[in-house]
Amino acid sequence: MAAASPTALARCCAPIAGPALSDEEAQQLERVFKALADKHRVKILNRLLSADGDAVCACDFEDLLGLKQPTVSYHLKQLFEAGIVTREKRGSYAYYAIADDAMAQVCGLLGAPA
Amino acid sequence: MAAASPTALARCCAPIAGPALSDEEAQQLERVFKALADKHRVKILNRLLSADGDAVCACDFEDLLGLKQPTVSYHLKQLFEAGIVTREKRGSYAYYAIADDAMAQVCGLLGAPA
DNA sequence: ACAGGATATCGAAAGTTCTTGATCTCTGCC
DNA sequence: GGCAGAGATCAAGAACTTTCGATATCCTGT
Repeated sequence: MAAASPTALARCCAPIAGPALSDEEAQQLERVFKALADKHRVKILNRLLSADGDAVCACDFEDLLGLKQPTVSYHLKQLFEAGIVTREKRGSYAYYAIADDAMAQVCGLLGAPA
Repeated sequence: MAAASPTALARCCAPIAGPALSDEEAQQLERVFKALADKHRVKILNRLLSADGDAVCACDFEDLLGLKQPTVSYHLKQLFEAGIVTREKRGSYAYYAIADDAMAQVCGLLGAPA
């Protein structure tokens, strides 16, 4: 399993509007969009974006999504591994936040001004 | 199966960075990102974006992707139904092009300036 | 050291998406 | 009309994703 650094997205791949993509570049873009392609993960991001940079406790998402704890943990992992969110452990709680400029960086991949 | 008009994306849904999303809004965003979340479809878009607005014949993608004709047709349909590409039939050939501002509109959904 | 709570990971079942051969439809040409 | 070529659709199998109960790990308070 690939660990993601806060800048993972920034360095991750060539933009879709640009020179012809290799198989690996196309696959890397697929990974980023796949991470966004789920209604529960969209809701998680929506919540983190309205927290305006503040971290949100993993436990808060259980109620927001109406899913069990292992499922919430699974979705948070997908976002973390795509480099879209960061994780910070405080005591036994895990806090998640939007990675720096993640949304602008995804825009960059789409080739529009970020 | 939902038919997509050229403006389908524009009207499709609330941005991810904004007020709390309903289930339907989250699901609509999921549909858009799912359409982008495949390496073959990423390559199709890459090709259409470098054609700079010009339409590309469906048959050209068979070689580009190394997939059989029904599979290419399936991926083009996913993009068409998400409102990301347009289709025009000329004689017995089908030509596909990027929908107007599709990439900028997806950026709009991400909440970054389009 | 132990108990209790929070989160992560595993493994199996259910659901979804992708791929392709076969087939159908439509267009253009003789 | 009848044929050939392009593309769409169908149907079935393979591959992948999502969900959740059970279980493991890690932290805190006593």
